[in-house]
Amino acid sequence: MKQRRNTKQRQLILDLVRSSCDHPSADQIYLGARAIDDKISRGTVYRNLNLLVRQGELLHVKISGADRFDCRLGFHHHVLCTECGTVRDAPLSYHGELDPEVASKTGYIIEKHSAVFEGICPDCQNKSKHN
Amino acid sequence: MKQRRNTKQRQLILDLVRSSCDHPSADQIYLGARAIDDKISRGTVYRNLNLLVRQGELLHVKISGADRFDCRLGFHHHVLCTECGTVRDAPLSYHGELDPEVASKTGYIIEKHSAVFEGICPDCQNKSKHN
DNA sequence: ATGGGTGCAAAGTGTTTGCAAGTAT
DNA sequence: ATACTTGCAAACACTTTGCACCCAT
Repeated sequence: MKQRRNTKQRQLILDLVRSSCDHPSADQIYLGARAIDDKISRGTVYRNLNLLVRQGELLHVKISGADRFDCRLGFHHHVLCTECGTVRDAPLSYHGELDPEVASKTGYIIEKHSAVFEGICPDCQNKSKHN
Repeated sequence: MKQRRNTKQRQLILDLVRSSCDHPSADQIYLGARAIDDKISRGTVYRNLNLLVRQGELLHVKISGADRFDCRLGFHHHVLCTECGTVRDAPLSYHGELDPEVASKTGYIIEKHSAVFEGICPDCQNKSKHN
């Protein structure tokens, strides 16, 4: 069983994800961390993000290209703005009954599902009006 | 307005995706194409897949890492086996009423949503029994 | 002191692109 | 003949990894 240490880098990364509500990509977290600790390396950021996900302290969200990270645990869905690429949580409850439904129809053991809504956020709607 | 030509490469790629039911990744399509035309290049495969998606002849499915392509048009959901990575269509209807619901709650203009169910397929369940 | 963690840079994936030559129209 | 397409290789974007040094325990 591996020990886990508290390094300031790891704490910094966790704090950054927890304080951002926009599901940052690994690179955005790296840049944010870099602004505070100008020695921290990309390798450390990626390693720690993966570690924190494995330990259940963060959620890994795969949406449109780069991996993103989410401090909100538990099942929930996301809304992606196809214009600016930002991601926010969807104000919907989790329809857990769909999991056994799909399981019985397919023979799979279903663990969970996740939905991504795609559209244009209010900001981008305003921007395109002014063009 | 760009013309579109019928090249044998493009036709081959389209045929391959249409004849595969497992949502192949670009690289799987490349390998399949390569087995038939041993001169075709990765660049051509990627270019044509993107073109065919832009023209609405294929669907782009972003699941777990690599981009995948789907010849089934129209909104539908997917089931991913987290063990072997295969993807199949989910036997569920599209709940279109969720789109305006999310739209009114968030102010986004929602175009669509897509759900991915994660679990273990029957094949992989059997394999793990025998270990 | 010990072994997990870090910074760095190199190596891996998966995808896109510039260019000269090829080909469908 | 024209200009869209191809094959090739180099370039990209994102992520992982090997290694020597460092530091939390």
